[in-house]
Amino acid sequence: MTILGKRFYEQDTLTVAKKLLGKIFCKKNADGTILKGKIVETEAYTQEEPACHAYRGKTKRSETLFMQGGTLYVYFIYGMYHCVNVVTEKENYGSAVLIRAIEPINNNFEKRAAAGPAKLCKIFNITKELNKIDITKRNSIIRIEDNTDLKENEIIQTVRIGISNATELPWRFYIKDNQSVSKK
DNA sequence: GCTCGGATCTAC
DNA sequence: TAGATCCGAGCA
Repeated sequence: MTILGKRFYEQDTLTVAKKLLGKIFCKKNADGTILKGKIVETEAYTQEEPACHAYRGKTKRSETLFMQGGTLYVYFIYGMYHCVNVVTEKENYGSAVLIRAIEPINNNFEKRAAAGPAKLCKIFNITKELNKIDITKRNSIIRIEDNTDLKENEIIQTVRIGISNATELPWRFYIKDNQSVSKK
């Protein structure tokens, strides 16, 4: 199984967001077991629009977004939740893809238990300690395995959720008729 | 320094 | 539809 590398993440953010659908998200736990799931929903964020944490330039929080493609960006929100992103494009360009929902493989976790950005962080036990790790390395705690691209007619493209700026941009992607997306 | 709102989720 | 809960970013 091929692990997605720098070349993949360095592509245009919208391309990465779309192509991540159907790919296999993998997390190595402390006990050596590996938890996997299929990515079924994503959102793109770039420094050129105000919903992105990189919009106002580099800060202590947003600096991760300016790192090289294939870096993990984890942030804490609403006083109790975490969200995971994968940094895209070239170093010093602030952009990433938010992973919004993951589907279980072989019923390895409850259906819809990872149907939402904070829920999947809970299931995969992702916290700020994993912020800035390089996920293109074979021994990385988090990796994403390649999988065949979906057909255009299997993908729904629409507006992003839960933001108050740039709400008109259709930068959310999810797999059509999927039972594990956060919202239709 | 201090305040405000947030890429959410669950339950009332 | 509101409340939990806290930290970063901008200064309301």
